[in-house]
Amino acid sequence: MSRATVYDVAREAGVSIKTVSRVVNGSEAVTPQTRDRVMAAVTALKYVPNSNALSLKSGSSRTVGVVVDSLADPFFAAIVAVVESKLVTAGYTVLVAATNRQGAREREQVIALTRHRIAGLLLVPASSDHTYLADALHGIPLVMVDRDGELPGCDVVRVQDHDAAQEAIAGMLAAGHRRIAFVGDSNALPTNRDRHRGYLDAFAAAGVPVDPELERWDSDQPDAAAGATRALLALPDPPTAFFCCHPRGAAGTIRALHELGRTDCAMISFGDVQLGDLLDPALTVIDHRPEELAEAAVALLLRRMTESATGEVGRDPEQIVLPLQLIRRGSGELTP
Amino acid sequence: MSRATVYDVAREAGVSIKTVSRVVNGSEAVTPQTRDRVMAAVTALKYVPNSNALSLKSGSSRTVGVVVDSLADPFFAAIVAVVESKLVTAGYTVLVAATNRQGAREREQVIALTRHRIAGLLLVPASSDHTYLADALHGIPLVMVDRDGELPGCDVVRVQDHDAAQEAIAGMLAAGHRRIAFVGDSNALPTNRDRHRGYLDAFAAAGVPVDPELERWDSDQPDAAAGATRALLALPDPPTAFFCCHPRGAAGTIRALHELGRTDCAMISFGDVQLGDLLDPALTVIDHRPEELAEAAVALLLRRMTESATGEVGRDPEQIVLPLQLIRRGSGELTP
DNA sequence: CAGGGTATTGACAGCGCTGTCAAAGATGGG
DNA sequence: CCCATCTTTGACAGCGCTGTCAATACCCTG
Repeated sequence: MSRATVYDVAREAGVSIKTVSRVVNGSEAVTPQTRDRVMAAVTALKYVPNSNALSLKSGSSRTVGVVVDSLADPFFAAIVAVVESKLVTAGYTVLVAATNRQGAREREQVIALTRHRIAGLLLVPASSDHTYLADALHGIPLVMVDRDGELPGCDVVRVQDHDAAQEAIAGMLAAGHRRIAFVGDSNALPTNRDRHRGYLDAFAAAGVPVDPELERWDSDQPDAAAGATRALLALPDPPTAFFCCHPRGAAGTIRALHELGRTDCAMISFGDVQLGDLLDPALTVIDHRPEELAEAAVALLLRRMTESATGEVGRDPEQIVLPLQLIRRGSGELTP
Repeated sequence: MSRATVYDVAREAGVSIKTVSRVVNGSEAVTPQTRDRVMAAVTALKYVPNSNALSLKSGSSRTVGVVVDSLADPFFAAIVAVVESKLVTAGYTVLVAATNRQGAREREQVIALTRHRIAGLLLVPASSDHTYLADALHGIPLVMVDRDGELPGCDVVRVQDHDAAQEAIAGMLAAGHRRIAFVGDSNALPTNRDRHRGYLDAFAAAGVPVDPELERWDSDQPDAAAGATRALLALPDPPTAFFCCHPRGAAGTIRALHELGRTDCAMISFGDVQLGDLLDPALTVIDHRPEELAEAAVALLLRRMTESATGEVGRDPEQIVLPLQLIRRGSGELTP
């Protein structure tokens, strides 16, 4: 009744368990006849190797952990999808975990993953303190994705947050906007701080003063962003343009503008929004490129895992920074 | 250098490995002093139990596999997010796998998961033949999600595909539409066939003849749906309304209608589309409720896993069918 | 046909953990 | 103060698998 093991297959095929192991793993020399007998037994008994036993032996399993803010968020969902696809091809299974941006949760989730002796970890940092990782991972290869965890010696794959934001804001300033709202997510995240610095630097470069009243850091959810947008528009000297730090916030800003009938307000979202091109005006966005981010991260992680397995001495930590592109669709090009 | 084991902790605390096991698992009686000594050693050595060893012993790991069409699709992403959240709370780790709707891939992925001796499986069926599951799962609890796998004796959590579609079409017929296009996904999926039957039954109930020329089964991607929409509109006697079987197809139909400036066409999407309420006209949808679907599926799976672990005899297979709601936002209520 | 290799196969330990059972220590009634 | 009872702790096997090393079978050369 229980699942077949190497012993069952060995008995069925009239060989030793070691030979079964050899055939199943396919590497070592085995006579064709023996191989056939074993394969027949494998098929007859529906033998499927127990990866737990394998992992126990080898000390690490062919699994990779992926920790993101939220699995439902389209940006992270796109990342997870690419990661799964690439890793399955490479013979790994993917364990997922969500942090909901809670630093404490990140740690719990990572430690839960280490129980499984994952071979590698892709982490979108949620915590500001990653010193626990050295002890928790104990040498397991780690690649930080999208955000810099500010852990010395750590591989990171991220995007040009600062430059893309600066370019977007510079365009709005060039179009004549002077009061551009910054609808920010959480300033605990380095990415958002980078985007904010891009915002500030664009103003500085244009010699336009910044009004701190137009900066909000509370809009990590659509509803909050909608509220922030309404509040900003209710100011005595309201903004004529909106820069949304995150597509989730952008959805709120879009909704608020839509409800108020404000099709005159310029707007740019950091990160694409589904169907944004069909809105009126069509949404100008900075394409966040989750797929490329994920591909680069997986490639780097696979390399690190190979190095780790072969005992090869790891090269210097990599900092891959992908360039971003502004997709001008209308809303960002409106003049005041 | 290597990771600490029970032996290391036992040595450090001056007790036997069994006592370490007892303290770590917290159930059996241990003197407070002993417990403290062991806990101190656990902390000092950063001991984290090896779940592979545990699983090898017990024969099954505290992991659950989730197999969906695509991890990037918002509908499945929402499901996976809820599943992860609930299962982590229950002490499980989640393994994900995508099928991309390829039946052969489903089998491969499921078998890959069984290597890990998962404790349960949530499966969105992609294959039409699930006879392999009996052998592959070998008693592992399984809950089919969203689609009926047509496997006798299997638990299923799905939605009222037929009724919701019929209601939507009935509304359009009542509004005076006589030519309603069916922009279908793949007719290999039972859900889509159910939705199609709902479509047909609504016509039959209204005594309106169906024109097979208005039925498309090739629109599983936005581009294909956009092409199908354009082709339908180019017919001599074009449809005045569109029923999209799937939000991915709906995105294409919306795009095609938008590009042609056809704000006069009625349209209903099966499954919600992000920002659909901000389009012009706002999109009428059948809310597919991925969160409720996932919650029901996880609850059922947890119950089955408990029954399975305690050797309790499983009750009859459950067929949970969630009712759906039509969200009228304008596009579905347009008259011809 | 013997000797020395090569190709193929097998016996066995041990990865980290917990269940079983037994031993040792603590407690208390007679 | 002794023995029965309960509590706490420990020794050991074994979960399924592969690495190590040894044994056997086979082949070729001289």
